[in-house]
Amino acid sequence: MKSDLSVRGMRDYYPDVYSRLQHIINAWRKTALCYGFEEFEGPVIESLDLYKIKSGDEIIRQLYNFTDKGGRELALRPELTPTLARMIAKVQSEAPKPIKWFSIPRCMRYEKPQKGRLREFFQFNVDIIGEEEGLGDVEVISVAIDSLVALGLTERDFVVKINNRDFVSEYFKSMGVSEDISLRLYKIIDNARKVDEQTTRDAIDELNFNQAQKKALDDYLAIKNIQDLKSLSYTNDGKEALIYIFSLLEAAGMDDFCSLDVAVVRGLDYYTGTVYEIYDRSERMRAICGGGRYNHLLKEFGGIEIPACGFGMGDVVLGEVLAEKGLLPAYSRQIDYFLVRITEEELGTLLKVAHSLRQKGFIVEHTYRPLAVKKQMARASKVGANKVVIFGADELGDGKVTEKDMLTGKELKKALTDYIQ
RNA sequence: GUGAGCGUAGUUCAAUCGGUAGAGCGCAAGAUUGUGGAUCUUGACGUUGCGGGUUCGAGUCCCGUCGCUCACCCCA
Repeated sequence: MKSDLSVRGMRDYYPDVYSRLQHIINAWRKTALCYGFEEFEGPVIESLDLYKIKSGDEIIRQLYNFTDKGGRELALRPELTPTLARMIAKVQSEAPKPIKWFSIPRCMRYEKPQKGRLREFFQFNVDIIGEEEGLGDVEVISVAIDSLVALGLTERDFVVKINNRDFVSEYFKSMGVSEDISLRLYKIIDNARKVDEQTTRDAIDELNFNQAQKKALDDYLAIKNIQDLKSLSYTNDGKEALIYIFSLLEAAGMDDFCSLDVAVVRGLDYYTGTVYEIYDRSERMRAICGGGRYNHLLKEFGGIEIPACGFGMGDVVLGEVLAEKGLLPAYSRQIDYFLVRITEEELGTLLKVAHSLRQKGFIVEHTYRPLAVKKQMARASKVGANKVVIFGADELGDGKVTEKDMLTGKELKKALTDYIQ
């Protein structure tokens, strides 16, 4: 192998790979648009400070940053939310609420590449700004669901696991658990799906809960569905919100895709209400999508408190899920007409027909060099041409050409004027 | 950032106890000259990721390095 100048973790989208990416992106865009979301885009490069606001200095280890020729500290965007927040801050006072925006940014993260995680990826972002918890959250979740359905997935393939941050934090607080211990508990609960039961049990034991706290935790973990939640004697605003959200999901016909999962707790640092993650039912992969409500986040960027919710869905895990289920379309070129000439005498006529057909919107190709007819036919076959039109002196003398259907192999004579009008 | 496995033609892979590299696919040319997908024939392409060491001799063993993959950390 010769020297490879490609950059680590960056992706080369060869035509077949790119067509599969486009397949995913098209489904995302189409779905968001039909819910009335407006598409926007931001810069690929942002100031490094923008990312420090939310995450502090340690974020630098996980993103691409550099100093430009003017001495500015910059970063390649690792996500879109800070950009969205920055842009919203400038227009939020005059923009009619709610603001419904979506974007499909190309993002970069300085991480060690592994399954489901690359340094470069596309992420479908859908957000509603200026609307309190309720139907907006359900609509955003519906966009996520419908975009997956548009790609051929069904309720048997994936599940939206929903929880509520307020419900969890208030519940733990009522157990008499400190904020500190709560954070450790979140991690343990989140990790539970990856490790065996005993490991989880041991980790919980280390927290030294008293009998009442253990009971409360067991009760919490025993909540497996919305019915369990409803019958729970304990209540708080988060619980009521969850019940309300599920009633709306049912009304919208989305409930088959959704389930309450009290183990969905990670990424809770800035979420304030409804939170969710979408998983392949096999659960053998990372989350396909994650999102929720973040009512205080925009204040950190723009200084004004404004409620918001949204999700991010990457192309990497989703692409793996679709590939595993055979839902990515096989790649093939689509050529409507491949024009073949017997000799260079017919080249002029061929070019005129080519142009005319292209004006009508057909995809037309021909060889550049005057190859043997056999070679031209082989080429037509290889590029997947539906029809071949042969330009030869014999037929052209009568103002005709031969059109061959490459699937059936049948040929028929057609008038030149059928192509040029 | 930590750990494990793997790096052989464009690609997928093979090469016994260390004995100086091979196949399929693909690509190119051809099988009497206005017709493709099949078959057949022929051909091109490798300093075995890179550097060093052990050895008479290394694709094979050892060290380093880079890269890929997977897991951990992290996941905005």
